[in-house]
Amino acid sequence: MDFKSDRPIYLQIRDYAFGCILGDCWKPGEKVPSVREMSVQLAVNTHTVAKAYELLESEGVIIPRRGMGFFLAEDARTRIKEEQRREFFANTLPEVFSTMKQLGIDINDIISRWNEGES
Amino acid sequence: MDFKSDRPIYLQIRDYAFGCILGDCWKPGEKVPSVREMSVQLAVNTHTVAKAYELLESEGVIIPRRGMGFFLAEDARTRIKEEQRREFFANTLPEVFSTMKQLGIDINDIISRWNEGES
Amino acid sequence: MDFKSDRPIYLQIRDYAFGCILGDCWKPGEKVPSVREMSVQLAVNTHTVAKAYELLESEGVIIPRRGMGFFLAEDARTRIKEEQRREFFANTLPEVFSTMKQLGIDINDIISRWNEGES
Amino acid sequence: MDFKSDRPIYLQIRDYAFGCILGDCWKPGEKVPSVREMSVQLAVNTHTVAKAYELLESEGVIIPRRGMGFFLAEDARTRIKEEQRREFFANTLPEVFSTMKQLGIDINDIISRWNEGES
DNA sequence: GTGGTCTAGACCACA
DNA sequence: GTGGTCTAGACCACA
Repeated sequence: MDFKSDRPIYLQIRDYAFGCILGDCWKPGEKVPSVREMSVQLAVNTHTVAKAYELLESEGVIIPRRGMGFFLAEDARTRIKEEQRREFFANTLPEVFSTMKQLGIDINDIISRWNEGES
Repeated sequence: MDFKSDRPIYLQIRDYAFGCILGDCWKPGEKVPSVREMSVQLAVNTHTVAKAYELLESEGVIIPRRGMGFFLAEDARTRIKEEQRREFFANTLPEVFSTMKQLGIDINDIISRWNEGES
Repeated sequence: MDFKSDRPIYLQIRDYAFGCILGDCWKPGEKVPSVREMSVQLAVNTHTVAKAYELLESEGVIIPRRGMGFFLAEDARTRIKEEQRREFFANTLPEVFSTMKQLGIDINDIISRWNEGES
Repeated sequence: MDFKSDRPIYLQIRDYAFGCILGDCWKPGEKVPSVREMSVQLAVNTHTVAKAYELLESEGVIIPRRGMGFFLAEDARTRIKEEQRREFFANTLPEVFSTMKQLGIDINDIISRWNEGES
């Protein structure tokens, strides 16, 4: 966790969870670390972890079972990728386009830079 | 101004100012609209405009003259453009490309979205 | 047992027991399944079953005999039915009707939903 | 607020807001009481109000404007009614049906009681 | 003033 | 042990 970052800690925890899921440390259908375990491990308050978990739950990535903790959804990996695509097209890209227009950067500049990276 | 956007209003005002400068509505060395004029024109609170102007002043883009208001710096256009282009190509774009690769987003998706925004 | 439901597992177990009693699978005066048998059968933790049985005991529905397990009370069926019907018609139904009127929900919506559940 | 109730306070606050909206105390498009105002008025912690407001925001009933507070959505009344219908058919009704089946209550009993209430 | 985030500490129902 | 709720108190960016 980067406490100096502008990015709220609860979103950093979500990012961390995404890494665990895509990196296959958290397996579909299995239990994920409890709120308390995570709060100790990451040295943050339980509320902050709880807030991240709430968000992940609302995204359908983890599923709560009363008194038993949270379990990773079977389709968690798919959901994450979809969620990240949504974020990219809804937030990141419009900002980039806005900057490009402001600076008069042509889409062809972008395309050629992309192709450089590909080769 | 987009009150629903995540982008703070004072930064949207700065964006707007950048547009005025790059679009040559605000001429180097000439007076720019007063804080009050802007607040009326954009329908925002005066001290939100004041905050944007403070930032622009600290960036050397506009210069205050006692009792006369703010004037556009002679080198405002160049300064803005150079700095922003540098940042865009050094930081923003690589991050965007990285995300695109991670999510398997094709450059053609980007191009078609750009063209939509143009039409 | 529905682990996704808002209804606590131990109350779902009680519901299940009520079904067994009203459905005549559990006979008055006879032994009911042990906590362990139930926990295996329903795939839940033994102390979750124990909690449900405690509640049933406090309601006078089942009776513990040292070293022998729990036995169904002679008047279990009557007691359950009377109490629950009374509560349903006195409290639950009026609340439901009140909500329906407030939201303009027609009785026919309810009937068709009921028939769906039947088929 | 009923601190003894099983219903969480933040949901009671949401109920209260629903009353204000349906009762036309809160007008569409206008500012609603700030989190702090509500917390004083209802004698609860700001967090608890904030949690209720978060929920209302996620339901599209109120809209946040940075630094200015929350404003009532134009279509708030419609949204609330829809939300309450959803809750009724998703939660309340299934529970009622479950009870009815358990107790062997016929749908015709319900219909006749409804008609009594109507006449 | 306004909401957003975070901490520390507590109590609760549930499993 | 596990999450859910609530309090008290703090600091922050934003308007």
